[in-house]
Amino acid sequence: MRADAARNREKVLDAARELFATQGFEVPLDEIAGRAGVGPGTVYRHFPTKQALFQAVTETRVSAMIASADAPADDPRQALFAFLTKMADEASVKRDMSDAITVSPELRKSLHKALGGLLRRAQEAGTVRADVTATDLVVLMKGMLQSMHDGANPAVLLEIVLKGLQSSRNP
Amino acid sequence: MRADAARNREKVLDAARELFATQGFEVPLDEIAGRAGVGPGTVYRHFPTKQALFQAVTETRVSAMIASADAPADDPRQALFAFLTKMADEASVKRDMSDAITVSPELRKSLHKALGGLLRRAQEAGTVRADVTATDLVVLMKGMLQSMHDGANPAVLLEIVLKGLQSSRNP
DNA sequence: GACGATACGGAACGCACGCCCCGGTTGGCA
DNA sequence: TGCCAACCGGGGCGTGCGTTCCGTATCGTC
Repeated sequence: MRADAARNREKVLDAARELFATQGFEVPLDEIAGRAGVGPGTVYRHFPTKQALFQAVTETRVSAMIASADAPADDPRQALFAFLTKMADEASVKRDMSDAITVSPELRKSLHKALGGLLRRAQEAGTVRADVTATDLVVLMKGMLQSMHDGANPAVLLEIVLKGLQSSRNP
Repeated sequence: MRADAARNREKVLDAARELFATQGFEVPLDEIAGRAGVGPGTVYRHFPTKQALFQAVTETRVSAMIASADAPADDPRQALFAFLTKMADEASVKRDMSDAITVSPELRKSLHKALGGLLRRAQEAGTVRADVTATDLVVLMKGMLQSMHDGANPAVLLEIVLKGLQSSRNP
């Protein structure tokens, strides 16, 4: 790959990281190109589609988050809650976190799987209500993460959800 | 108003009620017109904008819901929870309920006000956590209502939110 | 039954956006 | 330094949708 190509690729990624984070997936691709100081054609030379660019930007962060979910878990409920907290923290600052669930089926599946494991263990321990499914959790989080960009207090929202998830027998 | 005009107005409203309910606000206006058996121009003769049509459809239902919030409230927490349950029930069947909060500033304000009153009374009674604002609640509900159309279990979602809202001192 | 006002339908406009094409330019190797 | 392949920029295409315009049809009155 030529030197200027590599340079432009990085410029595009930088611009995309910033604009996806502040405006979410619906930011026009031309705006990303403009921010990067290149034409739209250049973006498409490096990424076949807008989705692919988005995925390249978010995949790293999501994967890192998910990897941290496999950490040692003496308290399964704490492990699940810590993960949800991490998601919320990320989403309260970067707007693309919530879009990732909607836009990229791969990322959604990864999250579903990771949450499913954490959820199952916590439910087996009896500390999280048993009638919640992984799908419920993914979807609920998506809604909550989106809500954070509408003037709500992220910390309060998270506390509400965490408390609501606890098993009735363990208040 | 001419007889055929009134008839067409009703046909448009009927079609809009059905399609907004099943597909939400993003249903193309041409589809509503087609469903009503009229041209797009006819829709615009009766409603100045797509938003106005949407509001005409949802306003009635939302107002009715809000009116029921002023019912006698011996238990403020129960009053609030009953209202939230009503919202959730409505949204689990009709997709336009959640869009109303986003699309129509008027409806959003009405809801905000109604929820604010219910919330304040419940908080004064000490049965709902004191750090939640009306805005938090509106936004949280919006997210939850939207989540109901993504494969989650509406009843479970609602229970989680209701439990999460309770004051820590009243489990 | 004729006439004017009212309403209708659907073609057309404007706009936004994802995506592609092509003439010109630039980088790296011989 | 010269040449070719790789790359760039941005104008342009196709699409979907909200909205408008206007020739035609219909209603209701005299």
